[in-house]
Amino acid sequence: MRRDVFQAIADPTRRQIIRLTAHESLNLNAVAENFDMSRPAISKHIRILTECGLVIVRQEGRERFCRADLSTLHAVSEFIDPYRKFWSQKLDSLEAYLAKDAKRKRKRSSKKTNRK
Amino acid sequence: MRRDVFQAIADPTRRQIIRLTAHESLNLNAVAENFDMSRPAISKHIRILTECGLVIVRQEGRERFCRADLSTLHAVSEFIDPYRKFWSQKLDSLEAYLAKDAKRKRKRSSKKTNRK
DNA sequence: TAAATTTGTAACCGATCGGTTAAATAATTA
DNA sequence: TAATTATTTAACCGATCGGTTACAAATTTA
Repeated sequence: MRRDVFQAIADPTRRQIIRLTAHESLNLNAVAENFDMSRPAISKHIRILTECGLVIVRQEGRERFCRADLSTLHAVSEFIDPYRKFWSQKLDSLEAYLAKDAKRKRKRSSKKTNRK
Repeated sequence: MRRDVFQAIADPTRRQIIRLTAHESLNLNAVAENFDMSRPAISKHIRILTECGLVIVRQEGRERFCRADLSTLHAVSEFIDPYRKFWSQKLDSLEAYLAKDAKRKRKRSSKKTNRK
């Protein structure tokens, strides 16, 4: 079953799972708590997300921790980037974001960050 | 029928239609020439694209000219932009693109462009 | 070992998807 | 007016989607 990142992000539940696991690993139950649907339904969504590389699962005992692999979104970026100029206001805000981000990057370059 | 831009771009044919009509208006036949499928199939895709605002149709006699409204993609941009830093190489190339685009914009600011 | 916890799998359901062919509609051309 | 052209609509099709419930499997805890 060929999975595609565009198809994966077409579903709002899956987009929310990506947001939830973007900055921390959550097991399936923790993900499911955020939705009004059964655990098997969430399990299926996570399977689709892993099949296209948008989420990575790490097994730990009987639990499975999910974490978004956001670099996979670059395929979407490649599609929309050539058209950025068509929403220039957003473009400006992105430029501002990039500038801020570059600044932050320089600031942190000496300190070492600890992430689990 | 609630149409959503994420669902609209999930299909590769529709993404191609967006690319084709990004910089020129094409009537349905001209769009269909690019695909190995029937005109009614293309007509349905265009309908989905127009329903979520990704394509605008201008009737001219018996022909209908399609043109992408790329600003609608900002919704997708809002979803992925917070994660840009996770594919930094691409981020760098975007920065380069933005710089080049800004330069080009300045260059053209005096000449007037004619577009139909 | 027995019970509880976490998760996946199987079978099912109705709705939607992406395509088809055939026919209808509307505008243009001969 | 008749024929041609551009397109949409209708009806249909099999496949996939997004959910459910029931059950199985594996790990941890009592």
